[in-house]
Amino acid sequence: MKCKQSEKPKTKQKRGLWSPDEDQKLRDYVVNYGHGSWSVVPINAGLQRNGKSCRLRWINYLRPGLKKGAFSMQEEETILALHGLLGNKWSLISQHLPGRTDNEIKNHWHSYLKKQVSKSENVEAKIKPEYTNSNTGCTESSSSLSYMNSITRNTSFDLSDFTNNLSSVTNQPGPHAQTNKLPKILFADWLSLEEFHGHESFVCKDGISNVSNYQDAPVSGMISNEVSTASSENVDCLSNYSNEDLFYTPMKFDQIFNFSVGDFNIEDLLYI
DNA sequence: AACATTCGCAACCGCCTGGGT
DNA sequence: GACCCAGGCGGTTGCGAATGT
Repeated sequence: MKCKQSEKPKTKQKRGLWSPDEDQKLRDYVVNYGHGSWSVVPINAGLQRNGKSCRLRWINYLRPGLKKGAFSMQEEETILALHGLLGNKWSLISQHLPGRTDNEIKNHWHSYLKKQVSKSENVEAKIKPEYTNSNTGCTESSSSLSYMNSITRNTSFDLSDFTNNLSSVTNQPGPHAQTNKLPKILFADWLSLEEFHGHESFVCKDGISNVSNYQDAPVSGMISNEVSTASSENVDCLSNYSNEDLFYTPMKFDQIFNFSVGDFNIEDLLYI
């Protein structure tokens, strides 16, 4: 299907809320011709908008498959956990929430989830003094770990269910299962493999030093080493962790979400 | 009822990045 | 390498609705 061609707009561009008529024009055009170059979409679709505005409207509102309505508890848990690890990487986070846009997630964070986190941190601060990472000097309340802890407190996750499942796999009780300390684990679907490529600073406990080999590693797999030296912004958020803190597991996030084991150590994961 | 404040959401702005020339 | 342009992203703003006083 061939897109119509046209020249640059000469009329003043409209701003503000989109009318149903404008939505219809944009939808019709993109469905029939695809967007191709967004800069020509408004011209060819007969809209007095700029390309960026059209793109945003399509992505955030008109695109098929968008989920409308309130966020489910599971979605909120996912956002909180991913935000704890990735920071304000809304587009990355949205990749793990089908049908949700980065803008929607960002809005929900600023209007609701951020407050939930700070509330739980206040409660935490009253219960115990802050933990300071000896390697980074960062306090726990400013790290992703605190977010993960807050998630655990705020959900209905049943620790005994998890440890029972663990036991069924291992034929032995989960280690230190009755305490409530989170291990620091990267789940397979939290960070894309691409984000690790080229970061040879990541090494495995069993000596596999090439990140690209991580899929072949045992579950105990990857222990981060010198994470703070990684150049990618996407892993900067990990710099709060020391070498001994961070583990990678190819398990899927929702398989053991909120997994909580006291006195966690790497061997504990070997048989999961 | 009137006004003020807060909330939720859509949209805009400015910056960054990557591709093309 | 420098420049331009489009796309993508995160931060911020604006505004109507909801809620509080």
